[in-house]
Amino acid sequence: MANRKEVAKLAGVSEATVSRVLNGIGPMKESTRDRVLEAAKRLNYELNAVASSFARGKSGNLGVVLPYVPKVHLFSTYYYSELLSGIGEAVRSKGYGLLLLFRDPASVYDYISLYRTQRVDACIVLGASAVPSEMVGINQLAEERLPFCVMDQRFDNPLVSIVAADHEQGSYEAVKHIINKGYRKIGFLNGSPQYSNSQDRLLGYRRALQEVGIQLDESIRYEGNYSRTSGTQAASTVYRDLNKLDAIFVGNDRMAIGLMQGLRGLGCSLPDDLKVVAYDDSDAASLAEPPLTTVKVPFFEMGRLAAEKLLSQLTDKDSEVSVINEKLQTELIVRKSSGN
Amino acid sequence: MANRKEVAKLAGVSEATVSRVLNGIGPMKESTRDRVLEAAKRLNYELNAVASSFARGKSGNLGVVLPYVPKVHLFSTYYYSELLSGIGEAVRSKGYGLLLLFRDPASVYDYISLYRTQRVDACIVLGASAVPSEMVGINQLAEERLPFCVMDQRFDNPLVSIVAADHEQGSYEAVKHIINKGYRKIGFLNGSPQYSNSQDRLLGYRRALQEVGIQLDESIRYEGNYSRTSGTQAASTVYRDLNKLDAIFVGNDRMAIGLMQGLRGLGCSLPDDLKVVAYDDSDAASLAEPPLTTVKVPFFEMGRLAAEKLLSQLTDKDSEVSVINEKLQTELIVRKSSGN
DNA sequence: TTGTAGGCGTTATCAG
DNA sequence: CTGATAACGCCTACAA
Repeated sequence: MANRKEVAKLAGVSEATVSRVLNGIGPMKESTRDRVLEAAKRLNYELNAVASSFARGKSGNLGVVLPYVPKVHLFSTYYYSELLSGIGEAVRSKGYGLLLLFRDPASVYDYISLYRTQRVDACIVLGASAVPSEMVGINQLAEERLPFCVMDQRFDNPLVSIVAADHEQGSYEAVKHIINKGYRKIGFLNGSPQYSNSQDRLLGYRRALQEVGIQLDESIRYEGNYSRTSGTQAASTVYRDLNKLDAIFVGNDRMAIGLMQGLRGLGCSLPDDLKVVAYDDSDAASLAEPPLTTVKVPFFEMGRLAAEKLLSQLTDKDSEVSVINEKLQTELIVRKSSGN
Repeated sequence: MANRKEVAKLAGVSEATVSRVLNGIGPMKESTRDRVLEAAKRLNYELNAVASSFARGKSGNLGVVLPYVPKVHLFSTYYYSELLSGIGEAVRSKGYGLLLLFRDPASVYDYISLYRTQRVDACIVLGASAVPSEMVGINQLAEERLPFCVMDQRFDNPLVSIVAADHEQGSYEAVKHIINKGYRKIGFLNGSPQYSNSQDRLLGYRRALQEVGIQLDESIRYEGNYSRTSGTQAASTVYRDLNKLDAIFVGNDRMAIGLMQGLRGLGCSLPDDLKVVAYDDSDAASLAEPPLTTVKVPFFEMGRLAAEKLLSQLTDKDSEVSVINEKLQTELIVRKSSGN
């Protein structure tokens, strides 16, 4: 592999000039630039990214940290897939690298080390939740004022940057939709409470009911963990409570699909016996039988926005490392599962 | 950020010793090692990955190159999700970094540049197909004898490393399954022909039919592009040919689902009017109505295997950069769509 | 078992 | 506009 010195010699300039040309820095005579570029092409020379990073003291990478659980193929979920695509879009357009990192959700992840070892210049944390081990890691990051952003998960710490969707409002609208169709007995199958968005969904659910004076009924609140299996497992309980239910709001599409499959297995006819409104508008939503009325979340946009904000902070000289706090809107997609 | 020099001073050793301790290289007195580790901890020191890479002349990254098409969120497909998860598993266990790279399928991607700029030490190419622009890129890579591997796509060039699944056999078994149920009029909705696995499916389809003496009928061969939409579009044609069909073999789950939705929209009752066997066993397969009989492909394993093989070549001193050529087996998963 | 010292390919600062 | 020349932090023979 040719290096800068050889190019300089061939072009008859100094090494510094070669660097200037290839980095497009400073004013330079057209003729010398052409000579350098030509020499570089002849020698098949390109800047060595590692050496550049080293000299600059920056890796040029945006880290994307995601929970890793053996046997659970997380990418397969719509949530991660879309977020990652959005981040990829931003990273690509800004000329950064996208480094994928896996963490064990059960232990404290040493985010700081990523920066100390200079593997990343900034990072985005996906799938974080409010369990103690994770909070420790995130808070450390915040205290150090390092450039990072958590996706769709609130933390008490005001120093924690976040890009999220407005799940309180999204849930409110979902439940309101059912109410507007004339149903009053509305259950709720929520996901794991350690996710702030689960809590937000509960708030939205409550607000919608209270607004029209429907008494909250704790006995028709169910809990799963956002997996399809957990939805299926909830089916028997929901089936038992069917006389108390006109409809049910479910925290995500996967659980809703599992629930519907379970109920159908128990002899239910959907949506006749129970109206269902889900959440995410993943690919599976329109595949489901009946197709799901669901809340569309702009995951792709969220990922892109987070990445763009972070990388801007890194690039712009003026912009300080300030806390990011964005909340995007959701949209209700009406299909058959909520009745016609 | 503390650096090696400070640690060396605090520990009262030379910088070289600090490196040795942190890299676990060579014999050393326990006491000096302890002293160094203690000093490192006190100063919050960790090896600078960029500097290490620079000194070693290697990035320590495995690149994963995938096609990038604006507005098409590729990760959302089961295929990419699983492969990436598998690769992640291997990379993680080998201590490498996983760099995600996006290429424009329409133009020649300069893989060589990835190595020249030292952004990656090896790479895995996902979603490649036999269109001229892509072949040029892949062949360049091969000529240079660079460590890389193409996923699930054959090229004529014997220097191209590949990890694939045996789609010829998978398809054979799928079609055989239908035949064994007593059906003879078996159509085939295949995906785009520029993928070698499409060709392989056709081979398997033919072999199964020929083996039992069923005449090949070109008029019941259909083509889509592996998208759900293309399956839906094929529905009208298939519907028209329904009298010529007992069953249909479909190149992937997404097309099969689109096809079934389209047929149902035209008034078909499935699987009564048409038996369907699909391919991939993606998440959607069991969600479909009726649930899909489909060929399970070990994408996760394929990704892991490719990454492990490549990284081993990089690590092991003895193993030369040799051509990888692996073919994993598929498995038929029987559900309702093929009848009972 | 440990220290010494050269080198890795840039960037960036300072002259000129 | 261009050339010299220190860093940058670590790895690795080679020497001791």
